[in-house]
Amino acid sequence: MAAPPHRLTRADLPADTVTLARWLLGKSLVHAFPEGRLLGRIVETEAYLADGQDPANHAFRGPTHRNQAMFFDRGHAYVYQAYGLSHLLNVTGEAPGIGAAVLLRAMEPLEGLPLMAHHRRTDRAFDLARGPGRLTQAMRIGPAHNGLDLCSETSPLWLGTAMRETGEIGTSVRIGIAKAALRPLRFYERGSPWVSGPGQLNR
DNA sequence: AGTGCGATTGACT
DNA sequence: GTCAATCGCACTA
Repeated sequence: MAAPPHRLTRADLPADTVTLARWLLGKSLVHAFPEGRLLGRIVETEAYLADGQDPANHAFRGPTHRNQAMFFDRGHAYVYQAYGLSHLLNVTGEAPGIGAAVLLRAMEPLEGLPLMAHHRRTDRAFDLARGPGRLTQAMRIGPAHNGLDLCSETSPLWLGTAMRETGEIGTSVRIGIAKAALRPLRFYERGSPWVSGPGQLNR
């Protein structure tokens, strides 16, 4: 049933950030180690756009030291630290020099659950990767991955094909932001018990 | 050099 | 449901 995922190439990725954010739902995120691998199914994303109307985008005011990876070609990792504690993983979504990305907010854990539970210090499956900071903690993703090309053939961290069909996609406002708060740029698999966010936003 | 503020989480009532 | 921790960054001066 569950077809093993294979690596997505840059050519596979839609060249538009909103399209990418929706398209990534159901796809696999894989982190390979000598001892084995961690794998999950992406169920929730948010888009941060370079259309000049999105002040919530870290790249809104142009390149800085922190956001330089956002300006890489699509399919690169942008990792940054939020609130002094959580590391958040984004996938860049535009051509070089543009500055837009998709935040990965939640994942359905599929392989390596005992190791994820160890990283997260909890055995509760629903708490492993529900939330952007929890997702990176479970997957052992950190600042060292900032700027990594997720589409390179040798990257230990990579995006993979879907292991099963993706359900209906829901749309809502993004979570936890004050600027451009009304833009409908959050996407999730409807009915998935693995998504974060208040229930009201998950219908 | 100082300051205000988060793309969050976990603990607690 | 509420709320504080925590610190790097961007902005002001």
